Amino acid sequence: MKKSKASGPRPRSAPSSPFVRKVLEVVRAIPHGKVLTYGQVAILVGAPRGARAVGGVLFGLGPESKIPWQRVINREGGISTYRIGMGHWQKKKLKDEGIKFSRAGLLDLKTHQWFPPPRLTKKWELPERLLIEFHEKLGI
DNA sequence: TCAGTGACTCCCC
DNA sequence: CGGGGAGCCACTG
Repeated sequence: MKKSKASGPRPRSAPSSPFVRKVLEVVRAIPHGKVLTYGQVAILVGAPRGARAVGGVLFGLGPESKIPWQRVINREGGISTYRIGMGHWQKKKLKDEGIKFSRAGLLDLKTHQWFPPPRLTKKWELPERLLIEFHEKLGI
C-alpha cells in the first residue's frame, strides 16, 4: 500500500498558520524560469532549518494550484516529487520555462538560482542575519 | 502532552 | 558516486 498522506504542515484553502502563509507567499514570488531550494525557502520564511517543513507545506498542491511550487527543488538541483508521483509533471513544467536538465536529472542552480530583490526581502522583513545566511548558502 | 511523519540536509563510511 | 543514519521543523491525532 502506498502512503496516503504527509503529516507535516499543509496548506488549506485558507493558510492555517503564519508559517504556511509565508511559505506560500515566498513560493508565489519566484519568477518564471527561476528556482529556490527547500532550504532557501526555509531561510526566507525565518526558519533556517525548516526545509523539511517547507516540503510539508507544498505537499498536497497539484497541477491545478496557482502557486508555482514546481520552482522549488532540492539542494542537488533535482526533483523531489517523484515519490509522490509528481516528478514527471514538475520536470516538464520547468522545461517549459526554459530550464535544462543534465542527464542525471539535475538543473544548474548557478544559472537558475533566484535572488529575491531588496524590495521583497524588505517587505518580508527579512532579518539581516537570515539574508547573510541565504547568501552564504549560495557560496557568495 | 507527545510520539509519529516526511516534496529536506548534512555527515560519515 | 551511493547508502545509511541522525538532526531539524512544523503539524497531526
